[in-house]
Amino acid sequence: MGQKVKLSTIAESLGLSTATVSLALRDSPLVADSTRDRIKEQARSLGYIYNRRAASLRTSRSGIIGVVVHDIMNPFYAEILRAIESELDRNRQTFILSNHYDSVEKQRNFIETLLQLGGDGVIMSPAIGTPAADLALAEDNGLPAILVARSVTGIDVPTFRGDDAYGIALATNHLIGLGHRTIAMIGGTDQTSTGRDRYQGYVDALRKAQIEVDSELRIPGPRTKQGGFEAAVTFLSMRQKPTAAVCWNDLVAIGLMNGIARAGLIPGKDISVTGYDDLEEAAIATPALTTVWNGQAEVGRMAARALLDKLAGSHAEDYLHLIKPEMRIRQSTSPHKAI
Amino acid sequence: MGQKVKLSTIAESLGLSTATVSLALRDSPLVADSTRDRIKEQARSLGYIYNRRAASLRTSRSGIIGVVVHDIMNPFYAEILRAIESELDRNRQTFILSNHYDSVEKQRNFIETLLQLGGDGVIMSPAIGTPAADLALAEDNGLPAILVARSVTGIDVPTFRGDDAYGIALATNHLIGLGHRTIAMIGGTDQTSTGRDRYQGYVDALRKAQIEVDSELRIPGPRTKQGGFEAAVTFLSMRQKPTAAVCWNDLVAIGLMNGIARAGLIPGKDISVTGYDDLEEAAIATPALTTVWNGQAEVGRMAARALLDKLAGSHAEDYLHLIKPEMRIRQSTSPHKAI
DNA sequence: GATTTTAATTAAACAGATTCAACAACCGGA
DNA sequence: TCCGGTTGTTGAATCTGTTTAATTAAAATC
Repeated sequence: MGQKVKLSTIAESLGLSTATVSLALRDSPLVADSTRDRIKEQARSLGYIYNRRAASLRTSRSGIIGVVVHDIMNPFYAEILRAIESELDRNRQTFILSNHYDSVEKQRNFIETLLQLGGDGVIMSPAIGTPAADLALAEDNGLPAILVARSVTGIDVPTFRGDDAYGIALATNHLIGLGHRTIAMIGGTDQTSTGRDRYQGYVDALRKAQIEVDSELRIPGPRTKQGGFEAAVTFLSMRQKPTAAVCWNDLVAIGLMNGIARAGLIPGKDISVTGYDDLEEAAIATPALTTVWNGQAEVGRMAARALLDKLAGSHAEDYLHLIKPEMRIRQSTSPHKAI
Repeated sequence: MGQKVKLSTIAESLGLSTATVSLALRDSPLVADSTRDRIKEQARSLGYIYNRRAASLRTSRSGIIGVVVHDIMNPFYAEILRAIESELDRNRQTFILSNHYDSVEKQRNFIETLLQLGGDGVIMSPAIGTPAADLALAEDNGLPAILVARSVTGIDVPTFRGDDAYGIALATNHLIGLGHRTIAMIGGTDQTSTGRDRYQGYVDALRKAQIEVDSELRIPGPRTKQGGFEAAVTFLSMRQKPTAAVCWNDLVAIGLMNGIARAGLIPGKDISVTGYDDLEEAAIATPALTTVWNGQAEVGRMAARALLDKLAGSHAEDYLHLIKPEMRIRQSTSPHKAI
């Protein structure tokens, strides 16, 4: 592989200066058309590779954007990522992706790496317990941050997420409307703002319908299929015999339905189940899952857009952007069977 | 945010040269212990951020490794990625992730970006139709490549994947052993080496059992749940009435089972279904899916290891590494019911 | 006390692009 | 012929660390 081809290689081979070559390759109007064409042709034939780190050292713009979420394997985040990806791609930004698995330390490492690489910005779904200081670290060093799906208190950073309390209330009301009175809430934690909002939405909806809230009906747990699957045992052995379940998300709901089916009951008929997020998978689950659309694609798209705008110099004054969830009614819920 | 803190800021504040500071921060034995401690302390208190692009400009080692697969949302790749991530993480490498969605062009763009950023290496599951030249582009410019899950002909690049023909034969033989004679093969394409290998494995197993191969029993299609779900219609309306299906992967199998259930039949009893990959999800599907373990975690781990070793200077002579698949028998397959 | 070793520090070149003030060449007009 | 105005090109500084040969200071040896 001979010597590395750089600007000066091209410049020398054509008897020009590196300044001209640099300008020509970036389509500067300062360079004569004929010169530009010759330079570009030469660059191609020499197999020139643009050295971005040299350039960004000078310009302090790297074209790199960091994205960090709890777990990219989780379809909920994956759908957000997909939207972010397509928006960033359109704008020729490279993105560096990472999971933090809710480790604040791993997340901080990621931010530091990004700072070292001279990232232009970061989009994150913050780890549980993220201190405002970690976001300040980024912002203070010229790395603007945008949050998705979760909030952090103590610092004003643009945040895009669904209106959780409202969304869970939609699901709960739907079940109440079908005649259910003993409704469990499955999965998730109460340690995040999301968790508290969702529980609150559930509680408020029950109260409004004059149904007593029984904390035993709350079964926290992992937000995964496995979590829902395992929760089925607890769920089915409760004294109060719930006839319906509001699940933290679609994964938990699908897992729970599998668990219910494994126990010989028919989900959607014997037990009504609602999900949350409206993943692609919800529509093809058996039975098709009644769930709440949570606008992942919207969230991702808007977050990416917001970051790009910020980098372009625009200055938004609003911080919290709540997407209004919508009900998607399918076959996993049905009217309460009078006994 | 005041002025940016750089090596010279620290150097001046302590009355030292940047050379000393640079050496001290990297724990060079050339610097006196007491000096090193003072420098590190000062760096911390000034909030110094190491500028990797400046450094890598000089050292031509960026600590960046690229990973590109068909689709990170697909659990099969996600499981490989998880393993790659943990291996690279342990070795403090940053990785840049991308989907190529089987677009050779998108994949080439990714390689170019990585070259521009001075990436140290790339792990890829090549897009369908990847020309050897694209891999040569990487290798020739000092970007060693490692392939996972798929092969590319015409160039010798270390490749880690499962033994597809063998694995599908396992599944097919399992069904034959249960008495099935009319066995369909659902999903996937014949345009990849993987596709051809898998079809071959299926055909060979049938031939060995003296079962006639009927090409109408081959239903190619998307390698997704949706794909399997939609294939159910075709599958159930076939003239030959297959009693079992070998699916391209677990996703297709789960989709197919959902489709079968939707049509009122019981997957695992009326129709036997095998998956492929043994995703985490396979065990909790309803019915639990009989499938073929394909060693995603192994593949990912080994690939990352191979790249790290290569970067460390070791020289392996073997290129193709095939992982031997294993059968995982669960409830989605049962003996053929004599009519 | 003079000389040799060893240890600690540094000056300066370097990596590869960007940028801007300065300069050259050429134009038409006076 | 001289001049102001364009258009095109370039020299040199700059961005921030790394590295090596050279220098200085201190310690060891005779």
